Amino acid sequence: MDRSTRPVRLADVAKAAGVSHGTASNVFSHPEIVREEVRERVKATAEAMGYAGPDPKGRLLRAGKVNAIGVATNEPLSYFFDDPFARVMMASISQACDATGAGISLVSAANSEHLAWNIQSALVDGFIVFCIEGDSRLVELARERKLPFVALDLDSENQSVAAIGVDNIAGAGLAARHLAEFGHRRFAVLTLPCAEGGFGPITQAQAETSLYAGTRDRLRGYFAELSRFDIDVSKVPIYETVNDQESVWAGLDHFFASSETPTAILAMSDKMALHALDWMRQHDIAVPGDVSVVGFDGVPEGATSKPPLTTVAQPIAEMGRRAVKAILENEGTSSRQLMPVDLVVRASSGPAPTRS
Amino acid sequence: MDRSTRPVRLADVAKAAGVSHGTASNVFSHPEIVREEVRERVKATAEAMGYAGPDPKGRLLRAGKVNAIGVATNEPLSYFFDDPFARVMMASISQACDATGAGISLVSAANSEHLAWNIQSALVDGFIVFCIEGDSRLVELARERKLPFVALDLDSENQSVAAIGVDNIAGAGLAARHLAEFGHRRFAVLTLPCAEGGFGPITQAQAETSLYAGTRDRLRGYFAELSRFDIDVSKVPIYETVNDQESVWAGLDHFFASSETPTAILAMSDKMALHALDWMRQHDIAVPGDVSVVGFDGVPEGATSKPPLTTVAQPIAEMGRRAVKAILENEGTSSRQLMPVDLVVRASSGPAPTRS
DNA sequence: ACCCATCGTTGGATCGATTCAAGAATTTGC
DNA sequence: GCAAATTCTTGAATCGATCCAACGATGGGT
Repeated sequence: MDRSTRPVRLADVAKAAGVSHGTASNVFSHPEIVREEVRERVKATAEAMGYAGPDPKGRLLRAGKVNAIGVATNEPLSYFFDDPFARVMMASISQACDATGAGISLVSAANSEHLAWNIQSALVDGFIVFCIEGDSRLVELARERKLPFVALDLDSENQSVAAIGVDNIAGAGLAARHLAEFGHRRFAVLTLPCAEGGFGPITQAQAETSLYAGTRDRLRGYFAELSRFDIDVSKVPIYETVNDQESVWAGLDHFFASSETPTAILAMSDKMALHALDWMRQHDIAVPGDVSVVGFDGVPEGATSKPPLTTVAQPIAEMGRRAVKAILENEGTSSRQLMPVDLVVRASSGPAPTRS
Repeated sequence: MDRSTRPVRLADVAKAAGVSHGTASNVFSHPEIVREEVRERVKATAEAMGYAGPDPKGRLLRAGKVNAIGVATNEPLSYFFDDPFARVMMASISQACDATGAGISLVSAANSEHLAWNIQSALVDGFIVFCIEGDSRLVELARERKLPFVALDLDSENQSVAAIGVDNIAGAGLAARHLAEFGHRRFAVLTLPCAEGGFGPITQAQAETSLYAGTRDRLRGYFAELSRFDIDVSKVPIYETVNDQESVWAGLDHFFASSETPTAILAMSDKMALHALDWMRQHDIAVPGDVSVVGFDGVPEGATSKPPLTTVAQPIAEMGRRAVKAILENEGTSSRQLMPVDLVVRASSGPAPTRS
């Protein structure tokens, strides 16, 4: 109907109803202090004029609090709904938000120029930053907003930013020890990204220079433990993936093309491990009969996969809860929290096959 | 460091740098029109004072556009990350948002009082409303904001609101016909919620008075088609669920406790159908040998379940894309769009067993 | 009849930025 | 050397609400 005409403002309603804007405001925000007769008149006028209620844009400026927390990532937005780890984390974050009535704003952008703008103009009270691929630019941007923020899974060396992470070295150690104790001696490692972009086989030295400390620490954890079992880690093949099916399968093609095929696969995420299980099934390799696979994260899909996945479980729910708490309560925790991890033994790992 | 002191404002920076706030504003928003020398001085001052950049709260009021679309639901926020249908829909919505650089705000609340407030104060340019449980109060609230909005899957009778939905009657008909043509004659129906709260066996008459037209239409679609095969639909047991495992399993317990056990299950969502498959496996009932199951939605999990699920697929990705487009482009589409559905035949349906 | 509470209402100040017409400073043209 | 063109800068107005100190009515008590 009344298109092209700009929306009705509270002041318009006030004028039409013959009261001051102060009183009109009270009708909506503190109805109990306005005399009933006036209240009804103003409400009726508002209704008649098609007033949409106090505009949050205006309210916001005065109130100062948005009542929403931002969750930011470098990945496309759909990462939050596609990636198993992100999904579980988001579910726990959203439960915590529900409990306090806070909303969630998803912030991201395909290209990094958009990213900057999106972070700078996000209407939120604080940020939870997903640093799965550890780009420090994202952290930098979020920090410049000078709002409370927490990084999840951040490079463990940047001690100055608030972060909630897990003990990657210890966790990786648990996985490696578990397999070594089963008698495995021929290992192969599927890593998370080390550098921008590509994937392919890399050397230990290359992995050590990884941009992402999470990747680096997990590798160190694996190798430290394997060394303890007198395994020559310099011979363990490492394949860098981008945490998707294509690169994982390429990695396995690579491992199993060599003459000394591995009997144990260490995967740095459950997502990779689950893709690996698919690959094994397609290639008629028995798990854990021929090859054992251990993941990392502890996503629920691992419990129902074929076979169920042995993995290093992060306390994802607890991490999400703490992140939200940190944003909502604090005004700038700068501490780092390292959460413990748990080895969850299921059916994807077993004794090493007797050498044939 | 400088805690307890309120944040630096643009005006503070301007004063400190000895320029007007107008110029200071230009330094950040239109750097190219400010002389370089001045620009650098202001930037340096801002940096030194710990200015966090123009506060979006202020900018917003003037600009008018938030650049984010709100997605609202009655369910808890974690619904977006837990429910398979919602996940796929959100993934496609987020892709569309990514493409235009818009953000996503998730709006919800446990109790309905919070819901009202959250909708009223959400900082968004428009709403996409998930009406899975078709509560019209949610639609009402969203509409009162007088922002562009689109309902997904809304009751098909409320012609006045913009909505994107599927042809539930035709879709349900496809599922029913598929099973009837396989020779099935003993059917049972698992419905989505019909009323607030509970679950349990209901009559056709009760289902007809369902609060939710989606539920009603699917049932009508089933029954219309079954009648065409001379099946006495008044004898077909109907069990109302709340779309979770517990209620689905209770429904199956109920169906299979009777003397005339069904050979074909019509489930109004894939989620229910997948829970049904689990139940069958646990009770050693062969699918599709003893019982056939057909779902509704077409979520990806159906393709990899055991056995893969025959279902009525909605064009979820396309629906998400259109919803976003409607919000971002239009200033109030009030048309309804009915999308076509597709029967996807997989291995959970087969010929009716010969009567034993 | 007067004073004091109480209750409602008013209008101005404020939140933090952007925008724009007008003016000042500088450069260019003739 | 003066007018015109150009480039920056300024300060006021605006966006849409909330908050608060002050003020004007009422009603009750003595």
